[in-house]
Amino acid sequence: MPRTTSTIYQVARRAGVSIATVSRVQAGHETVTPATRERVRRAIDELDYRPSRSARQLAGQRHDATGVVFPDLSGPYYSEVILGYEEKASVEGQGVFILGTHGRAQANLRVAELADRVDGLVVMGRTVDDAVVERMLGAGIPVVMLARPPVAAADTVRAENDASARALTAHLLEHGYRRLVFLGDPMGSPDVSERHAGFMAAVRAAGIGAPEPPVASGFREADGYRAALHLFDTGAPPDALVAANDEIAIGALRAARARGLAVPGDLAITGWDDISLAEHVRPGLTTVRQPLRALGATAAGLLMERIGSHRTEPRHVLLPTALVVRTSCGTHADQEEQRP
Amino acid sequence: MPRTTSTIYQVARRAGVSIATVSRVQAGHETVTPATRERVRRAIDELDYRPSRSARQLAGQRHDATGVVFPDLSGPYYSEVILGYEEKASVEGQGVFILGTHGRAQANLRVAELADRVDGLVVMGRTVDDAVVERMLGAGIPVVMLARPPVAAADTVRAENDASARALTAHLLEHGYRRLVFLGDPMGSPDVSERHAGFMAAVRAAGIGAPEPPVASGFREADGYRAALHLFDTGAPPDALVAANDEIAIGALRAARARGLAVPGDLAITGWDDISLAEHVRPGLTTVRQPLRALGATAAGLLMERIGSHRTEPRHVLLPTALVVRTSCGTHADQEEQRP
DNA sequence: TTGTAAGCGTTATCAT
DNA sequence: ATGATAACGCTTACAA
Repeated sequence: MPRTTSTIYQVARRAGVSIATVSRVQAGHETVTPATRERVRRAIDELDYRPSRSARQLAGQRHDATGVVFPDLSGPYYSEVILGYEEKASVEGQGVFILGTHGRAQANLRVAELADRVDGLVVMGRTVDDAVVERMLGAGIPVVMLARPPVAAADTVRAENDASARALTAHLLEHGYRRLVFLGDPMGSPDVSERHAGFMAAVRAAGIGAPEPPVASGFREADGYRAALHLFDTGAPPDALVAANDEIAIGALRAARARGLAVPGDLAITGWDDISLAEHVRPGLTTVRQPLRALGATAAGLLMERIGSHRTEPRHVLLPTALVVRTSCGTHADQEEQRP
Repeated sequence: MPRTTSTIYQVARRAGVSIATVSRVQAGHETVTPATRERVRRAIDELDYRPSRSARQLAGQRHDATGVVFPDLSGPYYSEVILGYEEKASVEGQGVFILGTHGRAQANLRVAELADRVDGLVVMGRTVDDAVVERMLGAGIPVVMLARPPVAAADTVRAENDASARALTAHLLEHGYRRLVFLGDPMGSPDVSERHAGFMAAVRAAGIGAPEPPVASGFREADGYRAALHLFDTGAPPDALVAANDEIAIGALRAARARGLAVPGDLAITGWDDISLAEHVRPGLTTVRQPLRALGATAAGLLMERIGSHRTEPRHVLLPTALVVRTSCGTHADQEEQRP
């Protein structure tokens, strides 16, 4: 198949200059006479010339592209973060690769391959092993970790978890709830681990005896439903459930309904993330809002700044979250929405 | 900054062969003696050699990457489709670029740039002008259109709209609703246009007089809310609303509540897409389910098959949708979920 | 200010 | 079966 786009040689010939001059014009160098610049520009236009990306990459040792690695795209969390990332990166002329690991064993390999075609990478959550991240950093590829504790010299971007979890838990305690149980797997993700830690700290600070152990749950509604049901059917019933995310909380809401428990009368339930469902569900779900797009955009900013500046000391950014109080956590007036 | 990865030259030297042989081994050619193959393999391992993507692209005239162009990632629709695409493409070793146009004027330019770094492109909905698509096809870049009518020789993947819209509308008519109004902008997207056409056909077929004109609405809940409110407050009230998507329908649901209209008693409301909210909202929203991931995966399959085979005649795939009947459309038993 | 030429790291076509 | 070597299309010293 013949190449259909024109090359720098054709432009040079047409403009009566060398390819170096074309390259300079095209790169916006100041050292070109206005007259020749004009001739070259015209030739470029006439031939509809756009430099070959591959050649430029090979010669210039850079890709003008970055990548985002995520576990899975379902649910609003990842897609919003990625959207925030894409919007920022793509405005700056960077291509954006996406790679889902889907919990596959090949994930590490795939990420390493991706690293070969980008100038930098954002790694979300627990998608790849620390060793892989370290190897990439060692190879000179900037890495920003999103929602994951610092690894080596990588930058990190996270949303505040600990303080919000404490505030949320304190709020429940103020309402008189006493047997609080955390629903979610603290080992499953750094975020959940921090939320659980904040929860524990608040319960301990209340001096109401030892906190209950957490009840593990996957991240999906069905997981929360099962976990809550199991909790209701065994041992002493809790009077408040702090779920690791909104899906789990909504599953728990359904489980409570299935067991005839009134929320928030018999049982308070809270979530995390403030997905759109949280507002629509009855009763409205008290939760914590994360700045999803800002997480992505911040990661993009950090990455590009690092690529551009050859900065070497890692930076760590913590974005604020907001408690969203609705009705599932106690006897509030039924507020349709919280306006801070 | 020194290059940290090894090159084909270093491997060749170490294995005591020429770079051509390394290239052959690496490409799996059969013409290499097992003995030398083994030596080369070892050298590759020892040096942790991975061929430079840029060099390979430049020499081989291909990118091993494709791109998806979408208008915006918010809402479950696009992210699910893209996830389906990514999953399929990435398993086949193809890199996946994403590009959101966000309704910007620069969209056409951005897409053209993206076209320079991929072997093929998926274009969703009305993100770029037909002329741009035609130019890309002319330049030999395969394009698959998703949820958009055929353009030139591009492949297309779509979900069934017309028949489902007819079935949905017929269902409402059977329940005795007579003043049906379509909520959404048929000019706004090909999908909506088809849904509206199906709606009109069904109403006409019922022989109950001329159909009402559609009431335009954006795609978001707030848009649906406003549009429905306006409809309620002016002219003769409708007794059934067929919304172009679930968000609009849910907005209409809220508007009905705001005006004291009972759903489905005074007013039936239906949506489209079966987003997770549709099931949770009260009353449960009757809607049409699209195979979102399958749309993405099908587009990926078509694109890669076309890239691999140099196929030239366009293919058009229509994926089936499913009517999901809940309670918002009439006096059904309140089914928690539909299991076909 | 502009041109020459040496890379960049592959693939692929010849020879041998 | 293997080795030279010419593309591939650009960037960037270095010269002029």
